[in-house]
Amino acid sequence: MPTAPADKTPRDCTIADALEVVGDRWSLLVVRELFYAERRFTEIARNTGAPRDVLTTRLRKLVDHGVIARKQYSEHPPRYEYRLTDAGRALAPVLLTLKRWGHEHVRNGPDPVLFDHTCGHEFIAEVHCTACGDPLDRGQLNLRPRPQ
Amino acid sequence: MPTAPADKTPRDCTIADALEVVGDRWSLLVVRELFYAERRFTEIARNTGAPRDVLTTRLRKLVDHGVIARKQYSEHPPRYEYRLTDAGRALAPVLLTLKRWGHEHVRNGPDPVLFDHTCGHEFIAEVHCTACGDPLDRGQLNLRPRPQ
DNA sequence: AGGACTCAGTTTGAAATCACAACCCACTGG
DNA sequence: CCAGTGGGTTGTGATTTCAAACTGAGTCCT
Repeated sequence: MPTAPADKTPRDCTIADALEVVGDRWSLLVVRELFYAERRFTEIARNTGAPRDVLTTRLRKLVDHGVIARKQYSEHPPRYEYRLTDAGRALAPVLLTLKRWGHEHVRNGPDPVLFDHTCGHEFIAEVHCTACGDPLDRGQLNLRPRPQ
Repeated sequence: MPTAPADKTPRDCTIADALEVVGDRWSLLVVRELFYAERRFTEIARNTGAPRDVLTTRLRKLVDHGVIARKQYSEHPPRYEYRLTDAGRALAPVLLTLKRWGHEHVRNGPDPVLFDHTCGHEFIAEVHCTACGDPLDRGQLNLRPRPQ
């Protein structure tokens, strides 16, 4: 247990920071759609299932946090599209690890959509240590709370 | 765009399946606490910031989905603790990739908690292709929708 | 024995969010 | 002219969330 704060404030945590941006019910599904190269409001609404008004506020929030960008692609009539920024594309590892976990621990039945890696095989995410390159195995991590 | 359903049903998707289990505001923070080896209701409530009644229903849901297990560890008085199951521990890659994304794209300032790998360095998650072992780079994935 | 305290919740009532449908405006196509 | 599309906005209830108070079994202090 790294830091058990004495008062009642929640733990200071980078994971919580990330979830404040993409931790609601729809945001990661929106990012997924943009990964799938959908760009238009109506398509995103249909494919995620998010209500249109909720989707409007989520898209604005994601724009504000720099995860996606909104661009006008037609002046008459005014039409807009949404695209991932670099920060948004950097969520790929999160989606890919979620996809693997969902496949192995939630879904029964085959994956409806697969990713193919340029190596020629289906891409299945595996997390490695950046420093030594080894894959993560159980019991290999130790917590180090930063002093103060 | 792999499958754009003609009707208004959302896309059939493993990521959505995963998010239905751990995609709400508190579940992944609960899992984080259990990774940090907290086990007791009150500690989880304090460290996540979740209201106690919401936490109660989230814990039940996670138990129902097999992510955590509830065990009585004292009979008099009755006391319970929560622990990760194997399925819950399998969420480590999700938390670690979220942590990295939060650090690089949300938080400004140093990480309050670090993970040390047994190799001796700080553990920073990097996603690799299980098949070929190469790290994921941009533009290396192609979508393959499963027919029907 | 009395009183304070802990843990794991449950209850309460207000506040915020959500879902759903309808509406709007600027076009386009027939 | 009329219907349809894209990208929303508005209005109305239903649902969920929240913070704080309360419970109840049991322990600790004195």
